[in-house]
This record gives sequence, structure tokens and C-alpha cells, in this order.
Amino acid sequence: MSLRIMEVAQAAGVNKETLRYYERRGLLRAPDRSPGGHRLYDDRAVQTVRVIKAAQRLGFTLEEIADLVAVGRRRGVGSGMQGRAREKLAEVEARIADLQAIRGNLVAALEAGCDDLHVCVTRDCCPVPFSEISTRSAAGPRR
Amino acid sequence: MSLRIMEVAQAAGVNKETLRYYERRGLLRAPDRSPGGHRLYDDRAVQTVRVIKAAQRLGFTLEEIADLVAVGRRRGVGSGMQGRAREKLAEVEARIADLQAIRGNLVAALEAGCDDLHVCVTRDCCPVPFSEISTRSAAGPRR
DNA sequence: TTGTATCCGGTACCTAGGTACAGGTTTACG
DNA sequence: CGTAAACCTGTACCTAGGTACCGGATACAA
Repeated sequence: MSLRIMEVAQAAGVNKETLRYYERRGLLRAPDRSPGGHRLYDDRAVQTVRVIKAAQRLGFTLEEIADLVAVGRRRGVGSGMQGRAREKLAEVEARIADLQAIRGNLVAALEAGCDDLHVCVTRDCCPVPFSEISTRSAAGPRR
Repeated sequence: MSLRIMEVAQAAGVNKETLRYYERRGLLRAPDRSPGGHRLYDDRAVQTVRVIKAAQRLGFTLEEIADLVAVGRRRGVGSGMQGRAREKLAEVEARIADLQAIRGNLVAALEAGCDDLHVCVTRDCCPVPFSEISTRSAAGPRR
């Protein structure tokens, strides 16, 4: 039994373009084709997509997932999943710490009744450490 | 005393292109110009940039900050900063909760010794709720 | 056979927050 | 006055993760 791209997409809850995109990115193996060139997936493909989406929710990027999938194809224990999960755990914990710092500043700003960015920064009423914050890591985008 | 674009950029710890970009985005007021067209900032500009960067670290997007700055120019209490901060606090808390769920799954996967994405999803050994996760909010990008 | 739904490959576009040229002025210094 | 550094505008490019559209081919139902 083979599945068309739209069937796989619907079953996995993604856009069909996303499947083509994953194939380009090396996340999905290229499926068989019909005589006319249409993709014919086996039903394991749906599960693979679900696994990819689950891994994204664990905080992995598509590039990392492509690595994991490639390693998984070489089979067996010791694929590196453990090590990568450990690294990812550290990242996630760092993000949580960042957000909690942000949360703390927001709560402080609310409690102090700050109501204007410029007033806050020029008066001393404001508990949000604008100058400290702004010199801490002054440039570069945050994720 | 007026400052050149590079002086402002260095003082605020950003790229000079970033200042032009903020001007385009409506975050910085267009400064005076020299007879030849060079930007001449007053020294309050440095502080404005620092405030923008601080607000970014509080979790606001540039668009939201542009709003806040515009509102701030209309002056006074009741600018909406409080309300917006409250909304932002709710968002930040939701993101923390998401990340803590992710963290929980990673810890569980590590403790159970999962070492392969496909094996985990097909066997019952794995505590990571792949199917539940993958049906929860199946499509759309995560931030 | 005709209609229409689906598919193909390739490419362009989207958000967010910038960064990097290119090619042409202006300013500052000696 | 000459020259080097800084500046100008405008546009293209970057990452991540897709989404949308194009012209043309294919598949399936009536």
C-alpha cells in the first residue's frame, strides 16, 4: 500500500510542501516514484514525520534532527542520541534561566508601577536595571 | 554637542547599520543633519538605544517597542506600558512552562536510556510521549 | 474524452533582526 | 588644497523553517 504526498501530509498534520522541504533537507528519504514521477510513500513515512515534529518539540533544530536521523540509519545503540540530549538539556535549562530573569524584571516593573520607558530609565524609581542590562551583552541577536 | 553615527553606535554597543535600521523601523527619531547630510545625534540618542536594547531583553519585539516609544512620545502616565508588560509577562510565563515540559521529556529520555529516535517511537520502552506530543499541536512553527 | 484534482520541479517569498556591500559624497586633518 | 576616513542611499544577503506560486504533466472519476 502506498500513500500520496497529500495523504502523508494530512496524516502527519503538515503541509505537503513541508514534506518536499524535509526531503531536500535530508530529513526524509526520497520515496519511490510512480511511472509518472509522483512520490509513493510507505506508511512508515507518516511516523517519521511525527518523530521529526516530536524532536522539534524537544528543542532540536532541523539540522540536528537530520543528523540524528542519519545516525539512526546506521543503527544501533551509541548513536549519540544520549549525548545530544544531554547537550540539549543544558541549552533548554539556560533558556529557562534567561526567561526567568526576564520574568523577574517584568514583575519588578509592574510592582513599581513603571509606565513609561524613558521615564523609567531617567528616574530612579525603576527597579529594572536598564543600564546594567544594556551593558551586559550589548550586541547581537537573542534567540 | 552633536554625535556622529559611529560615536552613538559605539557608545550604545551596536552596529551603525542598526541605528539606520531602527530609524527606518520608527524606533529612533530621524536626527538633525549636517549641511552635507550626515546624521547629527544629540546624546539622548545613546540612551534611547540602550532603552530599546533593554526592552528587547524584557522580551519585547521591535514592533512592540516601536509602539511603546510612540506612545511614550505622547507622554504621561497611562501610556499602556503597564498593560503591555502584563501581557508580556503572561507570554513569558507560558514559554517557561513549555520549556519546562520539554526539559521534563529530555530528562525522562535520558533516564530511560533512549538512544534512537525510531526505536523510541516504535517500542514501548520510551517515556517520551511521542504520539501525544505529535498530535498536540501538529503544525506551525515554534518560536 | 473531458474535467478537475493532484502532482512535478524550480524559484520566489515570508518573518525578525539585523549585516554587508557598492558607488558616490562630505568632512576632518595636515 | 589634497587625501583619507567617515558618511550617505539603496539594495542584497543572512538564518530557520517553512509557504506560495508557476507552467506543465499526470491520475482518476464519470
